[in-house]
Amino acid sequence: MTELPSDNAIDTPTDGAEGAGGAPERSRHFIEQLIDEHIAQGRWGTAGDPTVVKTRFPPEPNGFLHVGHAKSIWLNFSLAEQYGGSCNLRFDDTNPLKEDDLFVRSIVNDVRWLGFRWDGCDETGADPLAGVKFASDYFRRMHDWAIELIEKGLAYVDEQSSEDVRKQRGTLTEPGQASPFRDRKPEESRERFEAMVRGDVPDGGAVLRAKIDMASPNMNLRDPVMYRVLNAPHHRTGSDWHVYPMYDWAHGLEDSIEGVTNSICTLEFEAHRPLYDWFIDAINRGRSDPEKIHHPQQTEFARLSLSYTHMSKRYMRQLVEEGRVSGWDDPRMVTVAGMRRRGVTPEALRAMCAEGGATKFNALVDFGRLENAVRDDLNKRAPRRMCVIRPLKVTITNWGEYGDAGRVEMMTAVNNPEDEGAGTREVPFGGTLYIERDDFMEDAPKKFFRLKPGGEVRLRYGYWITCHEVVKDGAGEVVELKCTYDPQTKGGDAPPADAEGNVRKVKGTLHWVEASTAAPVEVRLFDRLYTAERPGKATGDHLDDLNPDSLEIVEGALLEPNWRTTEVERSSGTGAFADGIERFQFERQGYFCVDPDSKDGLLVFNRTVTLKDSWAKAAKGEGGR
RNA sequence: UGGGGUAUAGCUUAAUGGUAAAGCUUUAGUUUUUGGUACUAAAUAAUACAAGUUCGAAUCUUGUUACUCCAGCCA
Repeated sequence: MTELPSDNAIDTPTDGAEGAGGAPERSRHFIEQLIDEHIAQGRWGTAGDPTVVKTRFPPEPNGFLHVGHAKSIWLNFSLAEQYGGSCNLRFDDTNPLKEDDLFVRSIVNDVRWLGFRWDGCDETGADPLAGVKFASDYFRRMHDWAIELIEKGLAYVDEQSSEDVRKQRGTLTEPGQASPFRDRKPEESRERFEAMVRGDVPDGGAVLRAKIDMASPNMNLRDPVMYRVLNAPHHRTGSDWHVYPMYDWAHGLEDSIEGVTNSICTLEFEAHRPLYDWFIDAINRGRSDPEKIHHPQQTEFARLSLSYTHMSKRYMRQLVEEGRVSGWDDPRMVTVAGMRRRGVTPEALRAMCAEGGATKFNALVDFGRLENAVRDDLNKRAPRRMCVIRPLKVTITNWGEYGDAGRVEMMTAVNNPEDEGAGTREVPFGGTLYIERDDFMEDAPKKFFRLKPGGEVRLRYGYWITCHEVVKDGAGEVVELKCTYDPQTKGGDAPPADAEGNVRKVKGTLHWVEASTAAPVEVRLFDRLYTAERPGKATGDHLDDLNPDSLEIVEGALLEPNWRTTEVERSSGTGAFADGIERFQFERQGYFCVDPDSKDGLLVFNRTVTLKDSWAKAAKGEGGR
């Protein structure tokens, strides 16, 4: 399984730790409490000192970022921000065989999109790599320290095959055995190591190992490999090196070099901590205090797991390679790229991360939390529009009685009820309309508030209409509704009271579009990729739990004209998305965004998430009715 | 079966020897031109188990159980 580095940090000022009055609004998670202690002790400096918290997000550039990484990113960056420190973005590029420059670009882009700025980052984004650190920048220093360890008799070159090394490692219950090369002279190891570095040793011909304890109950301490021979070019250092450091040797040193105070990582590295401590201590052995290198404090937290998804790189790759999804940025994928294309906002992602905080408990967070976070954010900021996804024709039979039968009247619609400043827009209404197929039932249950034969509903911002006739095709399918409208209900307002003072009421309000002006669009409706909370748990194969209905493409949807986000909306904050993605709430249906597949002739909208739908829930409870 | 880690309500998280709390979920209601949002209320429900220390234990100790990570020249 691939790694998942540490993660995120705090976050928005609104959920910050303390108000001016002093009382904390939220409890502090264990890493914050730990840092509080460090500050109280003056461990890395005094409060307010920028060195007091230094973190880093250390991905390997060998794949795409996903929600799990987002959590790590949030943790690291928010901690730095909260304490006035800083956070590095550093690539752990110690394995040239698996890494690629392509991934560093996408990762840099994703971190920026999430809204975080690393130490030395170019605010404008003109130089995307500004301030970005690479483990490979430190290869020379690591090499020199390795030589030191060899000379101190703390490391040796082992020239056995990897199979022999594995056999000697022992098992979980049996100690390992010493390599025949373990006690060779430092000069000899040094000579062999230099040969490895020069490229005089074939791949797999030798490794440099730390001399620790072959009998340790902690497998990581049984003389771990520090360097292996890889006669391969590196995406940054070219052919400079023929040996590359192992993660365990390199990682702690990178943190040390960068002055990282809190090396935040996931739980599985807990058993590696003694090794990282050993390496630093080994380098510092025999050095005077001022010569000693910095010793970071590693702290482990539980990675984020979301139900109905899987964070495994292997599984994701399989989905992509087998064509189960359209790519790494398929909107159903929980990659950062996928979620972005789905329409998820970085603000929602950050809010979800902050909600859970940091713990050591391996929790399974409900996928609904992500959906809630998205609804929460988009409810406040998404401009409203009307889009009929599965159209049913409605003819207003008395439209001609109150004016030209071919006329179109402009109705005023509110752009965002949560944001008065977002203003209004004009939506055309006419004698031929479309409503949602699901909003009509010929044989409706009592609690169905929408349109039924003889029933009256409000068309939002339009008029009230009453259904008088249902037109069916040869197959018995409803193809058209003949309705009348009440000209006294313009804008959707209730008609004046009658002579006795009774006001007519209507329970249902529907969205609609006018036939001659509506824009045909393609709508992609996404559902969860898997049907099981823990995909693959039951059968061992995640493909068994794939949701066959995770994508539905609807081609004949109809969107109101002039749907583009307006300047008035943007300046009020509604529809002002920093990433430039156009997002909307299609009234009564959900949040949608424009997909990059859109062309001039064909607009494509992705459904990010539905609105909560208590009717659907109730109807389902009644067995489909 | 060696070592490390974790365990509080359906889910996620608080409580740091002194009344087990909150959010989400659920249910009911109010408002509403989105069966959305907001607001109100209710509900039920938890310290994995067992001992010990203590006036008092979710918290400290010991044991047990369950889950999880570790035997790459991956990260």
